[in-house]
Amino acid sequence: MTVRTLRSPAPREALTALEDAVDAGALVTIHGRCRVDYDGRASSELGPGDRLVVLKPDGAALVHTEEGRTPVNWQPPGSAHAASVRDDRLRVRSTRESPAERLDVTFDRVYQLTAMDVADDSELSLTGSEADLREAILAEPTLVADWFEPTATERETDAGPVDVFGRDGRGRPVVVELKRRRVGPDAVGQLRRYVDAVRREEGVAAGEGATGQGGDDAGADEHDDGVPAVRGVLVAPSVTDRAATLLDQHGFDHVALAPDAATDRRP
Amino acid sequence: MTVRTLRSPAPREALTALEDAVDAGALVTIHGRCRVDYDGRASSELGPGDRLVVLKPDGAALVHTEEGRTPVNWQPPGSAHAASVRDDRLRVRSTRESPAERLDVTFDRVYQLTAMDVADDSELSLTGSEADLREAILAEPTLVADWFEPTATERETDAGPVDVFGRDGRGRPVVVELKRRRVGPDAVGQLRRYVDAVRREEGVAAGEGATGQGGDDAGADEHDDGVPAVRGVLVAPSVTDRAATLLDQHGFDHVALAPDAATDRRP
DNA sequence: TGCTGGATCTCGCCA
DNA sequence: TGGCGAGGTCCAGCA
Repeated sequence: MTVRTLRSPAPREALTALEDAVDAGALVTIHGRCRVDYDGRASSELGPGDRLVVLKPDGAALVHTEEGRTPVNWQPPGSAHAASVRDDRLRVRSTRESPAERLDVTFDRVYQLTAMDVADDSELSLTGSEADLREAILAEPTLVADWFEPTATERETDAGPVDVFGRDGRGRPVVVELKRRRVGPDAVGQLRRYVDAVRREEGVAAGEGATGQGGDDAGADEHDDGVPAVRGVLVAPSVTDRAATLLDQHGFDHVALAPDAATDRRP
Repeated sequence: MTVRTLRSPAPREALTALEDAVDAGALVTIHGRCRVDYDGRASSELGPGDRLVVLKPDGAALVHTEEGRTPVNWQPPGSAHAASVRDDRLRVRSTRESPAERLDVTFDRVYQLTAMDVADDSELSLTGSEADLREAILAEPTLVADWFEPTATERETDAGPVDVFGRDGRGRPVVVELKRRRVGPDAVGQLRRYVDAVRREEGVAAGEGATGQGGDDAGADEHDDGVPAVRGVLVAPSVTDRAATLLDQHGFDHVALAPDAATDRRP
């Protein structure tokens, strides 16, 4: 492991070190006073200030201020870093194509330039994701309902892939949408698209069986037990009021379940 | 401006410097070999490797590997940083409540510890956002259609706020959803929720006037000119095939318009 | 504080 | 390469 550091380098000195470090595939961090100019999917300008600039060997570039988790400016991985000296100032330019984007960082002063040769073989292991929730449900389908029988994951429909697809005790199709956290209206919209698609597949005309209660379409092609021909289930720890209203309007069920609780309750 | 740097400090030396820097409200960056343990909304573990750790005075903490724009682990602003020495290793712990989250970074080695006192008065100015698209349309409504007359922005409905609301030449309500970039099915779902809400307000039962062409609900309460009683317009540079199909199913219009082009075409 | 939706979202997966 | 949806998304604005 090597860390090379320059303190208050002159622009040309910084330039040489930076170019060497980038060529060597090092992780470069620059503490300095700079301006930032970005043009690409959008355009932005940022006046002078003290910031931390990070250049990664995979092409990512980050400009961090003293605030926020998100960089104030950046360039995604795959970009190309280049440096130059203009008007006695170090300028770092990061560019990419498709989409065409350019990030210019011009330093009034470089306080410190550090290059680290990185060795990192470890990979992140994470639990509590939607995938964990899905595995728990496949291992124990009664977590969704005692009548639920899953038949497929990522089942394709015209509207996209359904998280978990299955049948209820009477053989009706069941569309299950999973969310690892509390959900809002967007998740219900997603479930709705999938249920609509399956209804079309099954030859159920959307809305044709409306029970007439003020725009309620919950009864679309209901069977004699008042349950829609295609059932929609949203599995999430909780839902917002607006999401609950939408679920009700469309006759969908909500099953309150969080990834960690689901994993704990597996047999 | 002050940048203080320690090269290969002993754990206790690093601890003192780190605590002083955090107390002083400095931006701290640590180059080192570390392990990371996270528990909160999810849980994760990361084995040893060389990384860049950033501690911000607003409470944000970032752990960056040599890859990616996104930190491999982090803590959002508002967290509290604390440091200690365990088993002759420097450990940085960042915690927050609501939600309860904890991030532990344990250093096998600290290559370099830097503290920068940051002065930054500049704010980012950005153009090309959805807000810019909205302003351009309000200044020149014919960008949407020659019959469009906007009456409100962020107009509240049961389903949430409509980006731009207005009327067509015949006085029919028009719901306009804006997107700064190419959109998929989710944007159509969003537009659909708003249009449904306005139809309920206007006393139009959803789907009651279905023309019966295979699940098509585009004709919901059509007027004699074949246009729905409440119009939906999606303004975006372009749409995916699936989104186009959904727009067609619901009888919504797509107006191809990008923020920069819209701003350029303003009078 | 919680809800809602935007974002230069990023990122991974898959056709 | 583009479409699609997840994400410990983050973040601002507003009730």
